[in-house]
Amino acid sequence: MSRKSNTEQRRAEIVSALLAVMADQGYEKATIQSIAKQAGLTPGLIHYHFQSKGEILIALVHSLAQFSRARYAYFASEATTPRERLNACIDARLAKGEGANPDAVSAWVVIGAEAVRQPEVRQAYQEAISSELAVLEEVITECLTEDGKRTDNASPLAAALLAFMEGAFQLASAARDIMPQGYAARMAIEMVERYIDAEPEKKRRSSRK
Amino acid sequence: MSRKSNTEQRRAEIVSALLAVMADQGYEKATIQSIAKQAGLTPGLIHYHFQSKGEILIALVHSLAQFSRARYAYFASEATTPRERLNACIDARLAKGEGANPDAVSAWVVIGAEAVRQPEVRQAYQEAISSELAVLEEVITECLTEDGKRTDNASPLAAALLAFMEGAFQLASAARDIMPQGYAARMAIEMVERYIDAEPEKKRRSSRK
Amino acid sequence: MSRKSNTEQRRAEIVSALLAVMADQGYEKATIQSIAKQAGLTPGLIHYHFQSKGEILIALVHSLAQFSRARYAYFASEATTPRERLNACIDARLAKGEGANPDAVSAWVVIGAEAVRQPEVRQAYQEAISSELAVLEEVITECLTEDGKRTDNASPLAAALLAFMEGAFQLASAARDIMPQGYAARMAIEMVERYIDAEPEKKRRSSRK
Amino acid sequence: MSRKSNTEQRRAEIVSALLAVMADQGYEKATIQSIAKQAGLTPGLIHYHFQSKGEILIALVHSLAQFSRARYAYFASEATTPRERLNACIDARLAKGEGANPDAVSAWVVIGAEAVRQPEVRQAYQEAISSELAVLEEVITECLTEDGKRTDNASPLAAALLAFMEGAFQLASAARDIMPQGYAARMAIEMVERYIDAEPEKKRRSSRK
DNA sequence: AATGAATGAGCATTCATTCAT
DNA sequence: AATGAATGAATGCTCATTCAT
Repeated sequence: MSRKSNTEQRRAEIVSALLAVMADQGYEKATIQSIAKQAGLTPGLIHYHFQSKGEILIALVHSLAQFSRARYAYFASEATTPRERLNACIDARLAKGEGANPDAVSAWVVIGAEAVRQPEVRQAYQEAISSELAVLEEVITECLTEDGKRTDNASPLAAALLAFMEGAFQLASAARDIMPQGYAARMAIEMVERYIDAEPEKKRRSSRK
Repeated sequence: MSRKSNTEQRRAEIVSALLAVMADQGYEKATIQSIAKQAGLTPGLIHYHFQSKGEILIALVHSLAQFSRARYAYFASEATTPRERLNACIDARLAKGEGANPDAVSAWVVIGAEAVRQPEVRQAYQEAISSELAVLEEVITECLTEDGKRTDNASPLAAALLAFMEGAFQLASAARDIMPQGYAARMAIEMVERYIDAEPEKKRRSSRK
Repeated sequence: MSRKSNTEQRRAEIVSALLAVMADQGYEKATIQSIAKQAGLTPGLIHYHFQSKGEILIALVHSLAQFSRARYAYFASEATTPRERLNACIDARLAKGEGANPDAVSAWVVIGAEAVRQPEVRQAYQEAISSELAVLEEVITECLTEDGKRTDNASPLAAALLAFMEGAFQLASAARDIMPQGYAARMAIEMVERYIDAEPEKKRRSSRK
Repeated sequence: MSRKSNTEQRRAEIVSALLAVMADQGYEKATIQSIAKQAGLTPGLIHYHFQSKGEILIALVHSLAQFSRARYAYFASEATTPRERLNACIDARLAKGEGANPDAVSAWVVIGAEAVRQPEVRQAYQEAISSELAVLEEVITECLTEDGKRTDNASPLAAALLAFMEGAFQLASAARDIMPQGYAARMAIEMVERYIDAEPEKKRRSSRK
């Protein structure tokens, strides 16, 4: 019956505050002060729950990766065919105005840039990317297999689809106004489908005549 | 009498130094000190040639955009068919290890993140993106026309190709190790070609008679 | 739990330190470093309690204006006649070596010069001047009324007396050595008195009958 | 027939430029750059003609003192009586909107504040003040003598008049809007005249009867 | 005489982090 | 758990002055 620690909730609040602040200020300009203000906390308390600012950022990367997986799971929950799961993959990330949560998208773009220079961020970022790649490759492989196609290109195709989505996030955050409306989800689906359609048939094991 | 101005050269040196420093430190960590050191100049001199750090960044955005156009022009100089020009477009950006100049690619990723929050950077970034989009759309339209296809989707296809390339830059900078080798240029070409191949024929104005 | 705020005291200390430093260094040379040193604080702490150096200056203007009012109130506390109050007005500002606190006088002169170019300082300065003018005009009007004189010139006379005092501050700060000893308070009193004495009688409402 | 040195003219131009810039920027903000720009010269040339920025300021003090004397001489040129000369003294400084040249007045106020802390400026300032005092004392003595008054108070009266004028400059520069219109010249004259009128008669050397 | 690039010291300000309460 | 004052290093930027041309 001891008083419950509220550490987990506080940490979540702080991570969420970083997301919000970072989305329109970037990482360096997201000061502990501004994060604290956003979270309705005091600067000292931030460092009570996190050792450093960098640690909050790492937590945010994991949080966003987790969120992305959850969102896919939700979208895929009613999918029964490989194609439906592929659609779920893409819609989970790109549907509804190129990403349902603009703040999360912008923050992800900022994280991508931080990953360029901060090894620890890069590692967390790469874990997230790996996870996404694995999901995409699996779904794409299923689609290819279902159509009786070769699966040699599943991996590069997954990579290409992921690159497309990352780029769409970037452009949605920094150049939304000049991009065609709603191109992202539609083109992602169509490009992958047409790519798969044009793939050669899988070689039969028994080529007897 | 009057001394010859070396401002243009100095500015180019400084912009180049920012590119180098920013590629592995990000924008905020690219201090005037570090830029000066990289360029072999003194901090005071940086501000003699540029009013602010932000102004150097804007100059870098323009410089990279200019460089991209020049690189495409070079690649396209021997292209005679629409398909060759499309290849030139993609190779100019993605060939040879996902972009010939890793520093420029990383810097571009960082610029993309800065464009999220700095209006002036965003404007310069959008100008560059617009220019790229225009080139891609033109080349894609040529390809479609040559094949007798409808051109309705030229714009979203250009947008999709650009998103792909931006995302490939991002992943090349922050997750090179976990991406399939050489997927980018090859997949870009193939996806666009297969998309075009699957496009419906252009409606004939007068089909019978 | 929560710590007690010492902000008000710290702010007062900082303002007081600015007064001291500014009195012999001017405003621009009163660096945050020197203010901090004078106050026995660190530069960072200065900016914890004040947003900017300019904000300290504004606080100082208000502080000096407040001090002037308090000093007059103290001098006037024993005054019962209009003349005594007039004397209190003048002595509060000019008695004892042209102002009891040389630092405050010098700082006020420096503030006057800053008010020429800094709009925010000018506003605070003008508020202080307005307040002084109002007090002087009221006291002078009382003196005139008591003597049965016209009060038309109360306002310009108050302005003249204030100009005299401001000028006396200036000269006491920058040319004390070459000014006659103790001229200021004595001459201020005498000039105002002789001016009032020479004013025409108030017009009687109904003079005859 | 050697080429004439244009040093004197250049120096005058530079001093004049400092006056203009200082009038609305103060002394510290009047950078060599801004002075050069105002004068249509280059920064390097400023230091060819003056050893330091401080030297320009000293030259300006002398220039303004000289100007004041010249202006008085001009106003007094047609004065034949002591009273007319007194009027000339006052009008030369305060007539026409409290000083004919607002820039010069503001610059003088700024100089007064600099004199508080810079010994060299203080010396030049005190020379100018001494000179003014001497002129005023002489004219006032003449007026007193003409009226057969004692001249004991000529010195403090001159000091008081000077203080008034300095204060009027200060208030004209920083608080013009809240001061009564045209009070300065009129009140200066009236106060001095009434003061003189109320002075006691000079003691007769031969008091015989 | 004149130019304008170059220097270097100094400034206000920011901010992650620490710590007494 | 929580507060908010305090620190100190770092940053962008300014500017008088110097100097090669």
